[in-house]
Amino acid sequence: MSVATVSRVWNEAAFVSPETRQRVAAVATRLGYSPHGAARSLITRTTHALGVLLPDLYGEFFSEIIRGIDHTAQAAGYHILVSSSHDSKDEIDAALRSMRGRVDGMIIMSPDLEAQRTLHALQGSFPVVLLNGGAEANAFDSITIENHEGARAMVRHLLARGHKRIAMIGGPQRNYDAAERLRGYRTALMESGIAPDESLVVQGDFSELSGHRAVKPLLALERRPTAIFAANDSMAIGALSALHESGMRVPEDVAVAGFDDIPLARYMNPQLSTVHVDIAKLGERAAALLPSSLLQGARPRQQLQLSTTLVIRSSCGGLVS
Amino acid sequence: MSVATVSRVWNEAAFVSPETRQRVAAVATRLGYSPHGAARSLITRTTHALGVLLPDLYGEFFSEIIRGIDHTAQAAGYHILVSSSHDSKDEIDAALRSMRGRVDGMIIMSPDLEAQRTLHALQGSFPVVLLNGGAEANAFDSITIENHEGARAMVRHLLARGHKRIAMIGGPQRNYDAAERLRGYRTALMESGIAPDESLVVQGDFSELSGHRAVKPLLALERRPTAIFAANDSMAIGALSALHESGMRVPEDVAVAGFDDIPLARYMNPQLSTVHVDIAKLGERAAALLPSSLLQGARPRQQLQLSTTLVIRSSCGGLVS
DNA sequence: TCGATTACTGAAATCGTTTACAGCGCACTC
DNA sequence: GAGTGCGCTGTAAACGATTTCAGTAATCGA
Repeated sequence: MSVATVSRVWNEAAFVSPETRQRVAAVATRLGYSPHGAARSLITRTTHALGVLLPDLYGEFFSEIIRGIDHTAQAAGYHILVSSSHDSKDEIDAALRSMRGRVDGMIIMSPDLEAQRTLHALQGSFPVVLLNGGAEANAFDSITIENHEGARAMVRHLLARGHKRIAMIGGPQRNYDAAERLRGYRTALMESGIAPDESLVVQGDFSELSGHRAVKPLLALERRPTAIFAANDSMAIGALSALHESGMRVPEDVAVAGFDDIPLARYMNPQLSTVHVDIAKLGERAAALLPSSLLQGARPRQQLQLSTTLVIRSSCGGLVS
Repeated sequence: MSVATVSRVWNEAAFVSPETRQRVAAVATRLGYSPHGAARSLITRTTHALGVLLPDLYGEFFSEIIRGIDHTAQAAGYHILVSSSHDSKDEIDAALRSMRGRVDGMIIMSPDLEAQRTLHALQGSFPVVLLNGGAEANAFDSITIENHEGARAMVRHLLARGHKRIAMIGGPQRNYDAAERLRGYRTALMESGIAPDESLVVQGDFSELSGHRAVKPLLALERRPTAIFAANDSMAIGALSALHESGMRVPEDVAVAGFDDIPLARYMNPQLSTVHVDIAKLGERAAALLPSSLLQGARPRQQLQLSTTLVIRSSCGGLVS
């Protein structure tokens, strides 16, 4: 029998007599045959794969993102092709090129503000969803976290608890999310009429280690902060461990809060107060945008914002009474 | 100019005059051209992608595995195609089929002992590396963790600290790693002449929640355990938080130990004692095996064992004095 | 000046599918 | 009994690259 018939059997399409169907299926299992993905992609012009470009893979944040993406992608019959550690323009370029013809669309998380300019060239050539994009976000489908609002809310909560000197451990320079969270912190302070004190802002890089390191200079200050707000949970966790090592009690001596609400935040001791972000959903939404844009073709660009909620646990002293 | 020339330019091969090379490059950038992955794969019979099949994506363990795989894969010029939540035989079958012609080889982690039989059929048809495989491991290249030795060492340490009633929170049923760790626990007890007490063994499923839940029945026992050994860190963390909630002090009232040494173990309070596994290296090694087997063709199968080391922190009371 | 060599470029086959189109037998209708 | 339609199957042209082979122009040696 001919290849055409086999193809028809495999796609369960058109008119194939039950008996040929049988025969083909039998032979296929006997030979362990399964169709060749690349060949199919070539002619059908669809790969059933989604490209995912991430700056890094370390930590629960990215793990959750991938899990979210994979979850909806898999449900829609897509696989995901992962590529990480792309900060610079050239790396992103290379990754994008190497993915052409291998994926139907891409989810790109490139919080580095510099690197975003690269993306500009992409416009329209390819279905793209931007995760946490900055300036370029509105040139594509995009999803961003309510960074500013979330940070503002958390700092307001700390203020409401009576804290006057609130330190911030910021994220990497040139990182969009980090910048927005810092802005939220400043907004809240300004709104309550507190003069900004730049010695209270220490720069980190979103890693636990950097959170750990940030504590020492803060404790060395003449007028110590009574609360520390970290731009993400990993750094908050690092800070917690550093505070513990220096014999400070949390929240009695220093209150601590983070951002993201990674799964482990609630298992810390004391449990970590944080700004909850449904990280997995961030990934899910992103993955959901792609197939829809593939099917519907040109449609208005969607800009989604993922809302945040305050999760007050014991590390900042609990709810305001 | 012809497609052949363009191809030659792109692959930097053969004799192309510098000026044509120039012209082609210029036009390529002007048109934003980049070669079509599927088409290349079809003729070159190589995809520069590695398939990764995981049972789940939740938690730092898998995150680290992926990170390790991606790290060496990327260095070798490979991307990774991820597919998760494959427990049953049929799911694994489907995933394998859908990856044919899309990847050059696969890394499969299928700790479920049942599902392993599916893999048997794969033999030789495809470069495969098994992660934490059980019975089928020696039919493929494989890497396993020294589960038995690691668990045994940790339990011996607890015994050396004077603990007589050591509880174990086990992993999922039918899971290879979990079974081996439980076996190591039993070996250590037997070696020190302690009669096994099955009421001290609670089953979990590797999740934090299950670790949390496992604590209650243990505390309800007439003769409470003085130490709890969890089959992985996530469950140990869950247990820590449950113990804290019930007002138990760690390590004074109950010592706690885990397995895996996920990055956050040392940031817990108290810091979690655990059996260190270089999880990322597990992934790296796996990824390193594949390209080598692709290049060298038939070579003797390799069975690697990843060694473990004891990391004693404060959650079990520190080093034996 | 002519053949041989060299350096480059183009034509065409190939990879393994999908799919439009054509062909073929058979039943049905008038 | 011829024409029509239907149900099924095979032929062949794509898809977009790589690669072999052949062809052409320039250079060189004799």
